[in-house]
Amino acid sequence: MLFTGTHIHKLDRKGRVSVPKRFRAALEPEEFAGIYLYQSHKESALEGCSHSHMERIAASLDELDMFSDEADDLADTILGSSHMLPYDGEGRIILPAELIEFARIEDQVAFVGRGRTFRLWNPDIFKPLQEASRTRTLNRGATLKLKPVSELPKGARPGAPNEEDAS
Amino acid sequence: MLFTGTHIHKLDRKGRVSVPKRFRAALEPEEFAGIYLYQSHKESALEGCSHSHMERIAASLDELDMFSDEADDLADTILGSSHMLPYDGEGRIILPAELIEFARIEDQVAFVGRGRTFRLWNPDIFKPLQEASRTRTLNRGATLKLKPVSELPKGARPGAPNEEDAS
DNA sequence: TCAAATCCCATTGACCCCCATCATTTCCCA
DNA sequence: TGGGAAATGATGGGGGTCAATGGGATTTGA
Repeated sequence: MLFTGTHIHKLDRKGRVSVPKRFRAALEPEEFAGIYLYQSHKESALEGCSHSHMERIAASLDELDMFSDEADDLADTILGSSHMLPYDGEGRIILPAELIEFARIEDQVAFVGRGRTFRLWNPDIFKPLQEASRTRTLNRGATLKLKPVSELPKGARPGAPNEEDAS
Repeated sequence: MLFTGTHIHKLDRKGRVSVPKRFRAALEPEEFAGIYLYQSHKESALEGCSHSHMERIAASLDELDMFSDEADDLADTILGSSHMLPYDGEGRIILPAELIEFARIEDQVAFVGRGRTFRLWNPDIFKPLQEASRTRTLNRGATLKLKPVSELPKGARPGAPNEEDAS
């Protein structure tokens, strides 16, 4: 269950777009056949996730003091503004006009994997940003400290056939 | 069982409003075909929930000292002022005049999902507040610490590990 | 007996199902 | 290893269905 790679698909004139097969496969065992989308806080993009991830967010909010301002704000921003989008028979979703407008999407949509979640962009906006973050990363010489295998959840360990980044 | 998204429906001149299909579906397995509403203690909104959630509130009140002022107040505000509203044949409820007035609802009602519960608003009042929530969340750099999957309630977990990926 | 709540039916427009086509990729076999 | 065939994913579009809404008729309860 990992979203990887960038996939560009077409938004048709009915407002539909195919969810990449790879992403659908990653979501396969979900009870709800579809995805959730909500507006990104920082970017002109849409955040996407699975039903169980949304359940996780809700459960985590339950942990915060039920009456705290912070929980309120997060509930309004994430749960209140999210869209539950079921697939049609061909694995497409309908992008609500509100989200199309927010992400300034025109006739193409880029699905960008981010591990447990993914993002939707107007490809023309995403591309330069991606280049920029790439060079920043290189200049910084950033390194990622990997978690020991022993701390990984079962099923995510090497040995079992692992998907490869479709870069 | 998750309430998500914002759904704006019309209040007709008989005081009826359709409960969003998605919300009704989330409540499906409930014994009582309808919803509970009570006045929010912080906002000019109505809090909504299922029968079983109301049971949960009652149970939580039991835990508080039975004669404490706090328990008294909560019992009055929540249990005492809650309305049990059954659906009509088309999945609508009748919004009691008292609640319409409290939430300053006019001809439209926004159903806003908050995970285990939801809220009803006058859309014109809610919208700017939601915007404010967004910017606060952004400025605060709020991050939500996600609960480990292992602590999630049953049925909220991601599907069994995927042995094969459509390579 | 009147008012309010519930039932019932009609309308409409958005959404979803279905199928047809096109473009790739994969597979198979020479 | 190359070429062709088959499978699969992406795209386009028509039309039926159902959720949301409006309003009349009937029942209920004070």
